[in-house]
Amino acid sequence: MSDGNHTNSYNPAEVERKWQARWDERGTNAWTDEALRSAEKPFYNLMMFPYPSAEGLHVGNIYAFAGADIYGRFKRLQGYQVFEPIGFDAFGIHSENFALKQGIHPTELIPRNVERFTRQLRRVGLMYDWNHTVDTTTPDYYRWTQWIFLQLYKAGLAEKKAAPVNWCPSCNTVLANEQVVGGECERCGTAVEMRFLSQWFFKITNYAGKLLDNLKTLDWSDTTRKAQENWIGRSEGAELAFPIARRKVADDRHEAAQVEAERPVIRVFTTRPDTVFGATYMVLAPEHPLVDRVTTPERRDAVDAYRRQASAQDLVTRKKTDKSKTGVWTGGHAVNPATRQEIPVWIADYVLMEYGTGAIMAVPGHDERDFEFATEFGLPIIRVVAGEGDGADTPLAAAYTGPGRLVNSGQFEGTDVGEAKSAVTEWLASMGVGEKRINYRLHDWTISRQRYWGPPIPILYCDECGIVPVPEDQLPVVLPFVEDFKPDASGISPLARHEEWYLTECPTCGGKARRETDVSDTFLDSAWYFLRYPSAGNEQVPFDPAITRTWLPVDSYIGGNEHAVLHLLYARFVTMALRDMGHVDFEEPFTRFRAHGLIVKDGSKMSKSRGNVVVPDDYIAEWGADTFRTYLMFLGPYQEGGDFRDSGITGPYNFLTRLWDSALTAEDRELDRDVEQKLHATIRKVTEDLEVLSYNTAVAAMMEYLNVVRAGGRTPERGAVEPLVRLVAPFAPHMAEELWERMGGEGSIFDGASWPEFDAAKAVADTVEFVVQVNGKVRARMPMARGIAEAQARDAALADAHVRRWIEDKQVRKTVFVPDRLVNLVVG
RNA sequence: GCCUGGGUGGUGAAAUCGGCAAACACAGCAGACUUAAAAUCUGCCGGGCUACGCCCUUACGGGUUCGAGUCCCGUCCCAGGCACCA
Repeated sequence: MSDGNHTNSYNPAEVERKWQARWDERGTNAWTDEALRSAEKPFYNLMMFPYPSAEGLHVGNIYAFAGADIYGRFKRLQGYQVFEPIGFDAFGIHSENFALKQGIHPTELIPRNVERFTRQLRRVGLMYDWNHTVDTTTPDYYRWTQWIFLQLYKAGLAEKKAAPVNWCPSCNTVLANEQVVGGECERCGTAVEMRFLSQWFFKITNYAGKLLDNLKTLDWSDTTRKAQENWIGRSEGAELAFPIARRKVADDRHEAAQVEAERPVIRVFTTRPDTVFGATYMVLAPEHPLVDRVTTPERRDAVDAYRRQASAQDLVTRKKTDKSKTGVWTGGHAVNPATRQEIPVWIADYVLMEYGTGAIMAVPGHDERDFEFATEFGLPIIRVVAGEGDGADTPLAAAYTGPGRLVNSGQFEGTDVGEAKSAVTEWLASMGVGEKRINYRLHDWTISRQRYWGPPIPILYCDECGIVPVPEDQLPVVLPFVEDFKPDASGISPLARHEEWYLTECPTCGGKARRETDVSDTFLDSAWYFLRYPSAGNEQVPFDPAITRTWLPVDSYIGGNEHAVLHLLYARFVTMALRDMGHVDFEEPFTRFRAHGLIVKDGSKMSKSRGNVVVPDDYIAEWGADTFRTYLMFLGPYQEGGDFRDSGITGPYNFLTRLWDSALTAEDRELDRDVEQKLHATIRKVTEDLEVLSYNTAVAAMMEYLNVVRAGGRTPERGAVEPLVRLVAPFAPHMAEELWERMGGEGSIFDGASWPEFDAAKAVADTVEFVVQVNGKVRARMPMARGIAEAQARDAALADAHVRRWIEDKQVRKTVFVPDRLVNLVVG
């Protein structure tokens, strides 16, 4: 069994066990605080921390982490001092629901999951600094999450207000939009309603402009930038004022104008102020505060009925676009400021309170939704834009939204719509009934969760003093252990059932106070964790100023695009707010962000319910972490992901095994010229590919190189294999360490070795294969000296018998020459 | 409906400042070694034909160009995201 060959054949399990133990013993990847402070070439390599699910690490996690780890190891070999931390995003409804289902308390479940994750992560050979981990559920972390809440509160960026939420009347609880399926509660199937609840909000909209503008300056994946751009949703237009008309229609225009000034106005936002002459009615959201003012006594019952019906709908169904338009007339009118005509005011649920002003001027001639509504209820449709070939009276069979010139529009008759936008706005502004306006679809961030498993919001309510923030020196507000953490019939946080916890003393007046019983959104935990990592363990401050100056912003951040908007936007917002308060000196947290692709199985996302989760442990046990990492990266473009299958894993395994054998059998001798050339070309290719995360082609290049090194069963040169060991190190760190050691290297390859350099002159061959085309078709291939001039190349091509056959006696009218590539002879 | 990506052999894919389509692998086939199998090694591996050569081929239809997988116009399909945002 254990013969003399034992140590010479590749045994991944043995090699990997050895090096994982060594890394821990020697602290190869761990930082001390002093070292963090004095780093000279710091590189902060960040990856999105996982939610430690009970199922353990799945292939998708490993794909994400390995790809980020490879980049970090590459940077380290290039001489950077790389800080690569990991942590656990363990608070939140996901963990809580799972705990509920299992009947295990999260305080018991989460540490168990974290422990399992840690064990699995160590097995993958990731370069983590285990001295600087973060677990969002520990008081020494969420103490500072609460601190962040207080800073935002102090800066006026946190406020409490009523907001619509999905409400299940059977479970008596609030549901996230994702938990509403087809208008019904995902758990019990009851129709979901919309309710207004008082909640804490962060005013992220204050930063909408900066969040959008800064995107241009960031080195981020285009897809991610675009997603944020759409999410923020900037619209340029105007806000216009439509005064509510008196109950009795006034025939004296002059008198009407005087009274208008005292009457309430309906403000609307529009991106088409140019079409104001075509506004034939108005629509308010059913929840609009002016509804009561405009509604006439005769219409009161109808309006109330409609409002009840609208509020009984859940948010998801209400926003469905494919249902037909509904609404009722309030009985009231408003005055179109452009035409001075009175137009009816309706309420309808297609107008949303949360966007713009919650009211619109309806221009059925030139807006598809308004057209549909006007057709349904017989409201007048007027053409105010004429497209190509249209006259002022050309009937409208549908809303016309294309280009054209204004018609039926008073003094703006004939103006081009593009120009009319500002012209009409200026005219209305001069009369005090309009102004330019930029609107964002970004909403303020609801931070309150009526649940148990999160950091308590550090706020007190005092009968005397009102809202009182918990003094910073009283943090953390510890989440109490509560046996029954299930949300109950009251629909408010389970913490609200515990008087002994929430009844307290007001720090300002000493009187009776009540704690906020909601906890904060998990996304707040993850909105600042990257600031904590380098200062993890510090009990004095959330992030050490000197360390933060050295290490932040993050140099490279890699993660899934499912967080393109929420997490990445929240992290940017929190960073901007902290900057404006002077806590950090940078505005953007992540200098470079790359989204990795998603690994799916049989065409769909891996999930427990589908039963298609691929567990990596077995693959690692069978093939080793090095092979598994390399295989995952070889699967396809890292930024595209793909369908997981294991059919090709022998490819990378064979490659690594052959590299192992080559390293152990290599002999000292001069490099062959063609091997040398291929070596330099490979170093160049791999270096360039790793920089842009093109891992699959980097692996292919190394395979190709090894094929050359071993071509025809030749014994490889030591100088040919040794640089390949360094190139492969980011992918297969354990094997690289072992071979580095066996080839006489000192310590860890990641400290002792440097990334191989290439010589551009040596990377190219002396002869190149030229392609000879006749009229653009390939007719011959012939070797020629590198750098050959056009005339010589053409002569050589013309001397070829086969080429001559295609030319015969025809004239060569033109020669196209691409240096070191091809000659194209155009005959005819 | 809108916004992103994407559509290339049996499979994963490679090649986009326009210049040899299918690198690198997997699977398959044939051979060597073996009593046999596994492992390993070697060769073949898009389609067609009148076959040492030629024609066709990158979802489909046009166009620009000496030359198009790559650029332009139009169409279809797939995946993901957003969606009554005024």
